[in-house]
Amino acid sequence: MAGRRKTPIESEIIEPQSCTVHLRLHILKQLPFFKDLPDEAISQINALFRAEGCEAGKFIYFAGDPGVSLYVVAQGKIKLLRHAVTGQEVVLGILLPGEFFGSLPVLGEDTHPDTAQAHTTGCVLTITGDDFQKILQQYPGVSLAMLEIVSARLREAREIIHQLSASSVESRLAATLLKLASKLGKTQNDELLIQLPLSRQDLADMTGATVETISRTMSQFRKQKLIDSGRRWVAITDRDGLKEIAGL
Amino acid sequence: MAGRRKTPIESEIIEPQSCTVHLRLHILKQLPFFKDLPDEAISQINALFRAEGCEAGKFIYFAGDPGVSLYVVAQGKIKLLRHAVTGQEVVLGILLPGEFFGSLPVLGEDTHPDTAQAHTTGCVLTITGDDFQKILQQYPGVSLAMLEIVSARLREAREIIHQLSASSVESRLAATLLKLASKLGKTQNDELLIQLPLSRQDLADMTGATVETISRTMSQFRKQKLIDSGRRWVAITDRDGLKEIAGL
DNA sequence: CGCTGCCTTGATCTTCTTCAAAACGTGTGG
DNA sequence: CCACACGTTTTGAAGAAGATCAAGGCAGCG
Repeated sequence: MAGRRKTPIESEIIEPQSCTVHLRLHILKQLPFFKDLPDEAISQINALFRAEGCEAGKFIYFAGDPGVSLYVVAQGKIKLLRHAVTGQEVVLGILLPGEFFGSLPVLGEDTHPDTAQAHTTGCVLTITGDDFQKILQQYPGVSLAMLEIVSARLREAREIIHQLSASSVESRLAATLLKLASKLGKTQNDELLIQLPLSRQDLADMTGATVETISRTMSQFRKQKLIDSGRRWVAITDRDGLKEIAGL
Repeated sequence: MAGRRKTPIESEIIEPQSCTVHLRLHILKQLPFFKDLPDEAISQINALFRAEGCEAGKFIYFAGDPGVSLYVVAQGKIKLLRHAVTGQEVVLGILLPGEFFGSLPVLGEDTHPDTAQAHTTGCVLTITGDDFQKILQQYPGVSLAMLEIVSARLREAREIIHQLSASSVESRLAATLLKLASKLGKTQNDELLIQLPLSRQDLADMTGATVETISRTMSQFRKQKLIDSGRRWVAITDRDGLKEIAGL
């Protein structure tokens, strides 16, 4: 039977500084924008990156900070967000190992447009704007790969704009859960568990609603047997049902 | 005194097919991603583009259409939008001459994620995905320039997400008007006129509100002497006042 | 004129927020 | 192992913002 249980999320045990050289190479090699480069290029590029451990909750940078670095997630999950004047937070995305964030003078940015926070304990790799510029000049394919990724993110952002403009909290929450599940869901006895500690507050910040409204909607979803959830975790039990509510 | 007057917008008189070779070269040359290329490269690239005239209201493509072309606005204004299941529309942006839109297999897209419509009569230039791919390979600087532009659009989109999640219709409308004014505003006896026929419906679609709410808010702004407006036009009279409402 | 499409305004209803309080889970220290 | 404390979640009731429904007004155009 379904129903609230203890948290089923397997927490990654990580010592903040555990970014071994081996892991770094592995991460860099499989980055979408480096994956076509030969091994020796990767090692050369690796030397330009600096590792930085970060505990859950740590802010990596704040919106408005002068931004001259690019970051790559090596371990853990990073949350991109913006603060509103009201103190409210808006979550713009959650990044997994292998994804990049930050900003670059190359991209016409001189300060970070949003805040980055470690959502779970992990480790990020940093490169300076100047060094990255060198890579771009040396390997033209890299900028094309980045273009692809940024385009995908733009499409994603527009999808969210569409939802925020035209859908109810109910649909938005359903869509958000489905998106999270497809990104970091793990099948676990008939359910699709979202492998990420996720509070109601987080979901509220992702959907542009309040904690209370999210809690109510989640309770309703639970009654409808669409999801299963507890303290800081969610699992999807009826994917099609949620899709229906999300508006396909 | 201020107050409603006849439409002060100067309509561009354009014969749909008036895209002369001279104009095409001029447009292409000043495109942000071609501007560093030598003249002979531009003429060579020009040969790959096809011109297409479009009357106001004409749909250039619909969301979901298989997308294998990139477009560049030569004359007029193009509106990017999405339809909601409810029939509601969401405007994602308005593009001026020199801006590009559409999608490309290169960018990981195989169907258009949104609809493009001529907002005023104008002319667009088209290039096939394959041909554009050739340009990218031949001139690596182009993909870097495109990366810059797409990054800027992503930032813009995230800004809108932030607003939709955390601000009232009042702030959103103020911010939208300011953005439009900075993009296509013209100073005209003490006012900043937005050079674009703009209905209440358009503004509603841009801010995620209804026509009625926009109309009410505009009336309020007019009473507060922040703007001046009439049938399908708007001018800003108190920029700082609007900025205040937009939340700086 | 009188039509057609855009804009405005009012009244009512729905959705979501806000405020408030209670219940539950988890980790901690006895 | 238990009990307590804290942060998270839940639920209720009241209120506000905006949507919806419904009329009427005004500009531009044949």
